[in-house]
Amino acid sequence: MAQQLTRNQSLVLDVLTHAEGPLSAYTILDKLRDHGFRAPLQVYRALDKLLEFGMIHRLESMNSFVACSHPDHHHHDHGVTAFAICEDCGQVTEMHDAGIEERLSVLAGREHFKTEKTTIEIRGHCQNCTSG
Amino acid sequence: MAQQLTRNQSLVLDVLTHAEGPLSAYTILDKLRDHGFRAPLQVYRALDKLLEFGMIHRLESMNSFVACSHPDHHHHDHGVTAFAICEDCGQVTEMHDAGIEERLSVLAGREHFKTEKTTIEIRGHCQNCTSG
DNA sequence: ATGCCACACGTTATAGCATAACGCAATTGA
DNA sequence: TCAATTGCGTTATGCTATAACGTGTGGCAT
Repeated sequence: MAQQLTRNQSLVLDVLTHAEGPLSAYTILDKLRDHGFRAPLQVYRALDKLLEFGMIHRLESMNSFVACSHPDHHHHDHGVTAFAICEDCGQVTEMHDAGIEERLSVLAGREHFKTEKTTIEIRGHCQNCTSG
Repeated sequence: MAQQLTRNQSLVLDVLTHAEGPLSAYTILDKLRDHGFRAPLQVYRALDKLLEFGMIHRLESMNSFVACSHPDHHHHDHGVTAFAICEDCGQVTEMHDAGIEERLSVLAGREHFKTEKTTIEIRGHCQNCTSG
């Protein structure tokens, strides 16, 4: 069941997995120069696949990427994800909630809108950075 | 109460108001060349102000901007907005729902996260483009 | 009036994000 | 074997956004 990754895909996933927070494609590129990466496309192609496999997420509001925090069950099997993004430390928390999905589904249905992909991103300050 | 706009701000808002769907900053720039616009910053500065005034919205998932569909009450007085974006025709529907706000508030609270700004964008297909 | 300040503006340059288009190599499967 | 698919590498290009500088104007306290 576990997706067999190519070398490039593994390298990119590895960088994201070990990162503190979200990374831009170009930051990933820089981190992989020693491994032979030379061009943005090498990163973007790997990112596209990893997104497709559900192993990483794209944060639209900051043009960057994070490893999925639920590495166990891939392949889209978790529904809508909401991200809490701390603007101070950059940390990202992944959240799931059936109530939200339900509510969004109702909203979309009311407009006869067929949902393909839902993005929920909350910018703000995490507990650590608030208390400090 | 109505915000007094500068010439540039008015021009940009006007373009967005009369547009079919969301526009990128550079598309706006092109549409305003005849009015003396020559550089991206002229557009971005106006956009920043209009966002601040709550007169337009930024769609993070497509790096573009739309006029707010509730021109009456500006100044942030409407809460979280969810956008339904049709990938076929580009049309954007603005939706508000107290239930969603409530649910997101609970989620954030659970993580002791202080929310500053919330982005909800649903990509998919609108009624027209689905039926056809 | 003078001087100061805040703000919008215009311009040039640059930084950051993403994809088009080409060709090559390896794999798969009819 | 041959064609189709997929990943890869490279070059070039396009799109999105901001930095940094200077100008002009209007308000306003002195």
